Amino acid sequence: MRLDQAFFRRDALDVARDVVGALLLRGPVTLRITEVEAYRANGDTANHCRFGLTARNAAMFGPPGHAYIYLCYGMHWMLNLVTDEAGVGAAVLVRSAEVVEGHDIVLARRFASREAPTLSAMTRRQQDELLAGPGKVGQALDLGTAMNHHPLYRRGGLEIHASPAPLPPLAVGPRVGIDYADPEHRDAPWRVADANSPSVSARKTLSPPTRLKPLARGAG
DNA sequence: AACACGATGGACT
DNA sequence: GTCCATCGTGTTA
Repeated sequence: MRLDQAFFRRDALDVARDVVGALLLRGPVTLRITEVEAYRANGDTANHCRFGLTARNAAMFGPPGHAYIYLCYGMHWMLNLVTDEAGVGAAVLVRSAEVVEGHDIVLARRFASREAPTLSAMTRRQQDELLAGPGKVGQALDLGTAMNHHPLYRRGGLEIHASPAPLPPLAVGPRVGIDYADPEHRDAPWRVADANSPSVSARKTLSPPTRLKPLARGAG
């Protein structure tokens, strides 16, 4: 079942907590999201929108439920899920995932221009780390500028579907690679991961499974 | 027109 | 742990 636009028309942190376990689909590839980060409105000094609207971050100021995709370090394409109302610059960065469908294509993309192993030839650790990191997720989904602004809640192209399983226990921690932010935002636990997934980046700075905060999820 | 800098990942000591 | 590839973007001139 596709997530609808209303799902994304909320604070980025709430969306982040609810989107772990959701599925990303593009063609033959299906991924399960295992780790995300919230880049929030109201003065988050790590947010790409902290200096206002620019050509790069325009998608973040657009309608919720669309993709914001940008190039990082000149070579890695990052997928974000736009949140909040249009006009508010906020989004959730997809940092890690597990392959559900399309292992062979994902392996070919991940090992393009390198020696491509088969899944069974990889160690457990290599399998766990296959899509542990935002650049790896972008590679697996063959992201580029073509998918920037793409609506994820409609059929076609890149889609996002609700988790088919009960939502997992979560671990939280500070966001990665934002040392430039003010300490208040640099240290905020706005990174959220499936506490039971082996496919998570920078595990050392994640908490144990947390029961804090009754999250916005039914009668949980 | 020139420049500094990444919401990273892979190779290597 | 260290090093660095690589390029669009935002800033400055």
